[in-house]
Amino acid sequence: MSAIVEDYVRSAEPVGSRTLSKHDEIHLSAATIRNEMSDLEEMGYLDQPHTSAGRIPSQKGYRFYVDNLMGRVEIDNQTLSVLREHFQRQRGEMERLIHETALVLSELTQYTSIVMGPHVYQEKIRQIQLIPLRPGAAVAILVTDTGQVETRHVQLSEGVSSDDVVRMVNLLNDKLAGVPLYRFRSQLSHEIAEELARVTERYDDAMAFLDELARLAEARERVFVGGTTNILAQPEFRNVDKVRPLLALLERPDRVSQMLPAAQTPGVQVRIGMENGIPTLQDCTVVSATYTIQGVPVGSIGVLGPTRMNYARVIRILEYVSHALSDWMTKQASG
Amino acid sequence: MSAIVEDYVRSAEPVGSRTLSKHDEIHLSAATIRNEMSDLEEMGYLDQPHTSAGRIPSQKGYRFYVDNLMGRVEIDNQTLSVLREHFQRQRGEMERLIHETALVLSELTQYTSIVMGPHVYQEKIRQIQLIPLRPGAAVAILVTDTGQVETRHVQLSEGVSSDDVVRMVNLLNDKLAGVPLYRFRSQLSHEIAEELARVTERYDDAMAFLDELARLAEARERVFVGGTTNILAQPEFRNVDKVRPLLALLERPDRVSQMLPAAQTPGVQVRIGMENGIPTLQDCTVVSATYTIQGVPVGSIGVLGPTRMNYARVIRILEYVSHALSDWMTKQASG
DNA sequence: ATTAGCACTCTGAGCCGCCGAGTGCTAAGA
DNA sequence: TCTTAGCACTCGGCGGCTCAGAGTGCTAAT
Repeated sequence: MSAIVEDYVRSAEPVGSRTLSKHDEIHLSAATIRNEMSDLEEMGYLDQPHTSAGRIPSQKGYRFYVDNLMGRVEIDNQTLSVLREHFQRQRGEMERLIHETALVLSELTQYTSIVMGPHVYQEKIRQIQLIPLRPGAAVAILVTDTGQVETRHVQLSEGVSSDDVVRMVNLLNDKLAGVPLYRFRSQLSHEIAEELARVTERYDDAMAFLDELARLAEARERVFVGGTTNILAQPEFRNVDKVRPLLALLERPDRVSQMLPAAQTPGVQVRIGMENGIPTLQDCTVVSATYTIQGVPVGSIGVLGPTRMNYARVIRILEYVSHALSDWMTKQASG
Repeated sequence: MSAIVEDYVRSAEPVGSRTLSKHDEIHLSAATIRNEMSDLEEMGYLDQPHTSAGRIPSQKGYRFYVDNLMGRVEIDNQTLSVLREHFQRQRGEMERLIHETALVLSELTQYTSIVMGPHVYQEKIRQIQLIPLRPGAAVAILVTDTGQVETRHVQLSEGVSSDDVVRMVNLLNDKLAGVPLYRFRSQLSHEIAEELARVTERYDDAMAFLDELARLAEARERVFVGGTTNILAQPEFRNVDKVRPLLALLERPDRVSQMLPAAQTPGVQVRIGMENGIPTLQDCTVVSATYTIQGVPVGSIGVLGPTRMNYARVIRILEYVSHALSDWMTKQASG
């Protein structure tokens, strides 16, 4: 029975009893298999597109396969060398690594890849800059200790003197350097606000500015999607009406970020069909993993493909990538 | 005759003589029209999918229509109000404006929009920052007078003292503030290099750093694509095999930037089919325009649709958007 | 120059019937 | 009790067929 399900997943097309009985590993006759299949269908592991067609695994079937049957595979050498080369080539910018990792991932799996983060909550403030553009407008820049840069335009009221600005920024840097971003807000209101009032008489302006800065610290999630067009190669999406909603979804970063589970859960996650909680993804599976910096999860990577996907391989590759990413970033963060 | 071509473009499906003769504006019989059409086909303005089908305009036909027949339309009120609202809502960040403009454009036209730039060559340096991360690594930040921020990680050799860095950055800011980015490189080599040598004994390091900075100034073209999935709604792209190469093209920013003509040419450009010089776009038209800051062209916007597109409307909208963008940015730049 | 008429062409939709893969059931064998 | 062979049945897909409709080109008349 386990062999049967596994074979379904491998061949990935409606499979009939006869075809199956010809397989090497199976020494049962077609009739026996028919009985088994009939049982499995009754239990909900298989679906039948129509009476005289073979069976295909149901969502429940895939789930059972992933949880109980699927063996562990090794990454083939070619894939491995691509991955190694990718991570060795990178240096310096996280943003770029993230982006290119998405591309490599989609290339290797021939599915669509999604990469999120790293979100910066855990990172520490290295420096805050406020660069005046013209009266009343300035650019606020925040640099974290791993070299992420966040930018935001801020409005200042016109009367603020440049001395005030310098004092304010100096104070902020004194007080906030080394503070992790997730503490930014609380740190602000408790200690700094009062001192600020002492430094500048324009208290309201200062607070408005701090508010902007805080929003900067809660920077948007970065989302990259790679290999969108790969799904078009999948037979289940040869129909334009089927793919369109899916592609439309992938165009919207806010929706894409919902596809990956919260970055807390460790290990590789597999969400099959409806498990994703997004109707459009009912025929898709999202395999995802998180990556960490010094053990703290900061982002996730995922692969989006049809429910009929090569689970073992994708899962293995994601394990690899999430480890490699974590290593790389941890090394980066600790110099 | 002109009426005939115009009608083709409007109805946008293989058109037969009978259908055409029923149109209000045309008081000729089907037979007459057949003769005319036969002539037009001979001259290359029309194509015939097969003998007993109607005709469709050829690339040459569209070209003739755009150049000679097409009248000027006004933007309908609803569209106009969407556009007005869009440009009024925006404030502050160019990057964001550009991005959202792409979305609005694709929404309004129901085609795919492409927005490039603004490239920063014309902008002037407001400030340069070098923020050390750890020994040997730092983040270089360059802010222009319009508030664009460019970031780049740079390697420094470990022995550089922070004093050296401060001196160097100060010198650079003294010398380079107000210099337009396109003069960055020349300015560097002539005046500054020597002085730098006086300020720090680590001449080589300084030069390496400057090199990185210069690359920063030649920042990548920013490209946004909006409404990719809109093309899937077009009947000519209902076939997955037809769209795939197109979508694949749109996934690659380097290729997308080739789709828009160099930012020099003023006014609205129309490139029909093969005129794009990209085989994949042979059934597509790209309508594009540039936008300017204080009269200097700095980027372009475009709409990508099937050759059978609503030329008059798209052209008119692009005119509007390019003006509105230019105004917005010019206002932004001059405070 | 325009038009009506006519014979001709081609596509696409609908229908038919067949083939093959697959099924369920039953009865016999291990 | 599990397995297997045999058999009748079902159903989707494919090729072939016909037919209607839209469109054409040509000719002769206005």
